[in-house]
Amino acid sequence: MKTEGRRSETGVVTLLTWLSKALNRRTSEELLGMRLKAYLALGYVREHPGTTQHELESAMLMDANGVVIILNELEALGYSIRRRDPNDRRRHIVELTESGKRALEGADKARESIEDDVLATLTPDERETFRSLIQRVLDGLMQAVPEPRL
Amino acid sequence: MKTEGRRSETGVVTLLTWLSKALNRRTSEELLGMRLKAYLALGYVREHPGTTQHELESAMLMDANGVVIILNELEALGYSIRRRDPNDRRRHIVELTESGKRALEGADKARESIEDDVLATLTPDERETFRSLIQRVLDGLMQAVPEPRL
DNA sequence: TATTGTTATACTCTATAACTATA
DNA sequence: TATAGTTATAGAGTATAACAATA
Repeated sequence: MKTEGRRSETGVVTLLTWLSKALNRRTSEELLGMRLKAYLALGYVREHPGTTQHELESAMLMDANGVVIILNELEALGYSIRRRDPNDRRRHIVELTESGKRALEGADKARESIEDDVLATLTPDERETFRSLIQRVLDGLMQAVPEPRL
Repeated sequence: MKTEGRRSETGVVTLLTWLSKALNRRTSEELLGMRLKAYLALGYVREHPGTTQHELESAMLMDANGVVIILNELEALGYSIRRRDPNDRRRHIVELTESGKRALEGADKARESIEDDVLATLTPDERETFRSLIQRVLDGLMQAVPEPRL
């Protein structure tokens, strides 16, 4: 990627695109024990108990179809279950199984190890700064326009 | 995406994956005047004159096939040309056309405008910090293992 | 024989629309 | 009629391997 020799101002969009691609290459399915998407979805469900599929759609920036595919996959693995919302029987509430919680914790460890590797050039302080900056950018984006073009 | 209500330590891998996805949604083809991939490739060629396709492969984290597809696209638009390397006639050297340079400059402006929008929540100082942190992480990654798993 | 680039092919992902059930 | 979820299908994107030209 040879970014060191770059003239001066490679855009943040460009840099982030590359970084994300490099991250995806390292975050392999073997390490996580599941696909990255499944890990992200499972993590979201853990932080937001009682989530519906509709909420997952907007939260994960996926379409309804994609959510179904991921949940089918997670259920096949025994990591999550869908049950009907008694208050509105059109809705499905997504919940983690015990097995799913354990798998998620294992994947968390793998992710932390990947991050230690990826962020090796940063000091602990810089890592925290980096994390909080990304978080703030994300919060700003989500607050501004939840669904840019859909 | 609702990251504000999150427990505490959503991983950097997770945050970056979301951010990249949100960025892709905003960086539309109409705004850039070309696809994001084409823009990235064109930008790389500008910063690295005399690049071969093989170099583009590793630089852009693409396979040989993908490079061919992008270059076909760029040539069809009249933005770049391939010519044989006289020193090693197996190689193709990629160069920008005048039209390609102009298109790239236009895309740069669009990208800057997107970035202003995306990084709106950060102060100018924070933006520069953010940029340099990403840059350092990338440099570290590329230096450590140019091709993680290929 | 190894390397560079191309082509062909298959696989995955994403997006769209049609369908079912509930409201 | 509108919404939540599912299914089916088509298009784009990505990866694999076979191939041609050159070293």
